[in-house]
Amino acid sequence: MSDNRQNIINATDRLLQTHGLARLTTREIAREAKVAEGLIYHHFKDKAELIYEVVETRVRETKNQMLNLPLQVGKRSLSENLEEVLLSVYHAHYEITPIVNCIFADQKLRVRLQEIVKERNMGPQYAIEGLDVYLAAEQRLGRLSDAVEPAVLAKCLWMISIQSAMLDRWMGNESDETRVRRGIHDCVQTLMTGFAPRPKTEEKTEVKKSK
Amino acid sequence: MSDNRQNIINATDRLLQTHGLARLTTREIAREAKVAEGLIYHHFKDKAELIYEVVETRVRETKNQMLNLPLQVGKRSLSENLEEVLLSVYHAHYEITPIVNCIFADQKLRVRLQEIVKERNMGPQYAIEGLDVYLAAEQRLGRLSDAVEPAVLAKCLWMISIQSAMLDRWMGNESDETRVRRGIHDCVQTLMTGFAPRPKTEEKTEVKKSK
Amino acid sequence: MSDNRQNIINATDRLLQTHGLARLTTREIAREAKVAEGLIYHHFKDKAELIYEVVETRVRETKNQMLNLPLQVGKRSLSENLEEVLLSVYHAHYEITPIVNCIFADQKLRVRLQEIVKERNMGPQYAIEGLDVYLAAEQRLGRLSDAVEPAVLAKCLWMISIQSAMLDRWMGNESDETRVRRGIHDCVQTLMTGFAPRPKTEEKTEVKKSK
Amino acid sequence: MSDNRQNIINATDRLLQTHGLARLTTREIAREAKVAEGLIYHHFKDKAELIYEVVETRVRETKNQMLNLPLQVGKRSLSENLEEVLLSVYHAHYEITPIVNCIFADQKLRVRLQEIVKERNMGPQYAIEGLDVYLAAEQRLGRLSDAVEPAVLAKCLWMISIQSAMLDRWMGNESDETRVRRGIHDCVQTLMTGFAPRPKTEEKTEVKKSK
DNA sequence: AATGAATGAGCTTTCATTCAT
DNA sequence: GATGAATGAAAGCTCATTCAT
Repeated sequence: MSDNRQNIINATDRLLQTHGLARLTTREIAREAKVAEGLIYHHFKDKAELIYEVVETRVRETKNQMLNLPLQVGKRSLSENLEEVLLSVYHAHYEITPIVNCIFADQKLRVRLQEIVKERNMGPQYAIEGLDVYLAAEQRLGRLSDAVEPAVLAKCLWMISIQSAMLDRWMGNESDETRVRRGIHDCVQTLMTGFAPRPKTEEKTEVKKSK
Repeated sequence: MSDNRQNIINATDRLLQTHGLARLTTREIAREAKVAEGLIYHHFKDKAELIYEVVETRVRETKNQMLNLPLQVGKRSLSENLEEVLLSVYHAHYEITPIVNCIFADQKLRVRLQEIVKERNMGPQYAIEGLDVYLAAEQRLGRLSDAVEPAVLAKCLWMISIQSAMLDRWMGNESDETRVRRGIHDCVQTLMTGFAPRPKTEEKTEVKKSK
Repeated sequence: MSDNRQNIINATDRLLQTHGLARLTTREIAREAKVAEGLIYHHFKDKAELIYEVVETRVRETKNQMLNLPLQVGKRSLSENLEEVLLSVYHAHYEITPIVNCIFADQKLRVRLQEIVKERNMGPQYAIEGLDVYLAAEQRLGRLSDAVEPAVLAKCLWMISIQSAMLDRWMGNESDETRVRRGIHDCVQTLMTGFAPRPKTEEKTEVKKSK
Repeated sequence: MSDNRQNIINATDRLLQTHGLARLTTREIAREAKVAEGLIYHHFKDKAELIYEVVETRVRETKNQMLNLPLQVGKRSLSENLEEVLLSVYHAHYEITPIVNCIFADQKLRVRLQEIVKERNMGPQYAIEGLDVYLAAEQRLGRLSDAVEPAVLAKCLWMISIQSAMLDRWMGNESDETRVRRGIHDCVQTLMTGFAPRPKTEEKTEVKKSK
């Protein structure tokens, strides 16, 4: 009666989070899911397909989160929105990071999954695009400086969020809500103002836009 | 003659870069180093120790690279210096990324290396610190806005660089010099100016500094 | 409706012909027969029993074919008749050869089937006997040399036919009608005359009959 | 010190003879050879390569036997020589038959081995050719009827020998020396004389040579 | 009668590690 | 120091068989 297919996916996800790919054996998965080892191969062609399914599930959730970003346009302040959005990105990647790292460590698995990702058109761009669209909208509303390229800014912010998540994972830091929120807040505030030297006098700061 | 030890370390490094941890077998290492499989166990207690040695070597090199960053203070323009520094960070981590990913994929290996990294104070902070010191110096010279916290800015820039490197690795992009340089240039220019809405009139933009 | 039993037997036969015993899984059989895997175990005690059923069916058919061989006695020339008969033997065994090989590959299966074959008197003798009876009849009609032992000749001819079939299977040759027919024709003609040195003079060739 | 490579080959040969391919597991091979299972993969790339080696060894022996056939030309009587030769063929194939059958039962293994056999040019023709050459030589000496085609006769005799061996294997008959020798003797004597009807009177037997 | 999810033993293969030389 | 044959534990995967529905 219990949906063992989902059961196995969840068990695999849990094990990837806690023990990494190196210790992810079919035997362990079966034990964690409380099913027979052979059942895995009833539901999935091989271990790689199972792992893909886990990633796909995770990514789908994250993707949906990202696609909802533009809905917030114009509400609240720009930095409030941004911080919320980046926090979302952070959390999504805090979850997904161990799996991504694991896949990257196995050349063979990586190549195979890259193919699947390519054919299903599911790269990491989705997140950046979501941000990009949101920022462009805010720019049209005059809530974002006309001087910035939304695409470049989106990429910077996204990278900071995802790297924060990876760093916390790497350092073994718990994903403490207030600490993370403050970190993101600091980044946003700092970048918002820019770091070009503030003129002591009236003269305007001169910045050439890159081609 | 007996630089077979270094021989093995180099071979392992090469294999980690190209094939990842998953296919890193002692047999493969021995073949790559052109020595007998058993010799590995004369020079290293076990495979983990060998891998640690490889990582340690790499990280030490990268660390030294990072510590020399502040030497450029005051010369040329701020953004020229920053772009050069960030390019260094990018390249260093482009090299080290596959190894870092591999370590992260194996919980057991990761825990062991984390301890070593912690006790020898070899975390990623060193790089940020290098940047931090450099930025603070520039700030004292008045070439960097007083409004920013050097530490926060350093972290942001570092994260962007390292994440770019990882992304290129993940996407299978070659580390093309001009493309990378342009990417970093765009980021620096964008962040330098900030993205707070530009006042159409004279009034100053008001930004509260985070506590 | 419920000729699913025969359905499964036929599917198994087809798979044995094309893929051999090694890849003959119950899952494959079920797919080929378009029934559920479990249904096999409603109709047969186990896989061995199913295989036995397939072999039994095949062998019975072949046996019946062979028993009708002597019907041709006296009509047409001896060699014409023989060639026709041997062609029949060839075709029958071309079909049955893969299955026979498969059985022979599994000692356990072989022993079990040997017993059944023995008790039902279904060995390969029947075919030889059919030939034997036919040859004896021809001998009585004076169309076959008195010097030969029909049983020995029957065995020789039968062996040549069956071995030709096995060889064609082994070599991956299609059972091309004209090629096969010519091969058998050549054999018959050659053996018919014998290979004892032809006396240049009148004296008779002296051949001692074996005890 | 003991040559474990040959050890494993011999063990595999023994198991193929007694239990067939179906029960030929690496575990069993290791136990029979009294070595660890992993050692098999130190000496052979996979199980198929091991099996090929077994066959190759067997075939090499048989091949050498066959190539020595023509040395007997002219010595003793034709039928004595032939019987000896065919006995040799019989014994060689009595040994090799179980393995050949086993290979034939596994489509995948068969295809792979056929490729190897083809590229090394080691088909079963060698045996027929050996016989063919021998018979042609005897024909030139006038010890074999001019009326026969050596190639056809060679094939017939070879097929009878090999099929006798397979039949004895199939029937579970021990390879009893005197019984086998008598069987071959009977065949040779029978075929030597031919089975064309013997003329009661003086008239010559008329046999058309096949085109 | 019919299904197909579920089982678990056992298969081939990999690989870190040991050890006699 | 150096070799590579040998080990054995465990990996991914297959498959005949069972069983609730």
